Amino acid sequence: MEKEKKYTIAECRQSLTAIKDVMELLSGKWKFRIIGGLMINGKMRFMDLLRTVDGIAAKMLSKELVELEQNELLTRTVLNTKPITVEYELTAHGKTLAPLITTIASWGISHRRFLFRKRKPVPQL
Amino acid sequence: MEKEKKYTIAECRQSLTAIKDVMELLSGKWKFRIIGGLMINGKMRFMDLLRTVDGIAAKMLSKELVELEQNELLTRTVLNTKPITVEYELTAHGKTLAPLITTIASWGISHRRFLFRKRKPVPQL
DNA sequence: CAGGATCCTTTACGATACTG
DNA sequence: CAGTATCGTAAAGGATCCTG
Repeated sequence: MEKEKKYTIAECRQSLTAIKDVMELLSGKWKFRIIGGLMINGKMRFMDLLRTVDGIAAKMLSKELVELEQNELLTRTVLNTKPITVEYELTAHGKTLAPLITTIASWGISHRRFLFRKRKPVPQL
Repeated sequence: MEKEKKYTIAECRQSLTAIKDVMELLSGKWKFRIIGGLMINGKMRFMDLLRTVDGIAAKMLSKELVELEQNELLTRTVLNTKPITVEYELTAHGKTLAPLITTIASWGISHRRFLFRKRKPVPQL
């Protein structure tokens, strides 16, 4: 009874573009780590992020934060302290990434198990 | 009534590793295009892929296919034809990527709409 | 046809030093 | 503290040519 779902050319192209958008925005070594940190901890200052996302250099963190802010995934707030401090926080839109992250993580977990069962070498934790 | 979901350190680390795995496997310019093509068309020969995934060079296609095969997302079958032909097809495991792809694509679509509503410049289709 | 070899360009990322 | 500037390396990707 089930009809196989078919896709129009337009739908395919739209999806491919959307995937490309997401990849350009979120791929690289740090984006998910930054977003993940903010999801768990809420508001964080630059230094907090620098410590939490370990291994990242200030220059990279700064660059990544700008990109994320331009895409309105997070807000940047400069506080009136003696040496200034800046707080970063996910926007409501940024929080909509949660299901995406969950989906990716759970496929990744099952993929790792899959390779393990096949006795394939798997990158270290 | 709802309790907020909490995560242990171990769960976080596992998720981060899983996301890193997925990104290493699927990021780059071509992987999703290749997998998408195979999802829609089923079995495809090297040349079919070269034409479908437009813009890709033979060298890149070849390299990407090897990686995907090593991860058992697809199978490679050499046929007994005069000039040999090779067929690629998603494995059952490869097909489990479908929900992941759908999730990414739909977040991407709504993100693009979000930026558009805000009158932010958006990359061309 | 499928794909490897070679060479080249571009982008991502890292280390260190510096400034308001 | 929150960055920027400068410089350097490594990895991704592209173009072209070659072969069983």
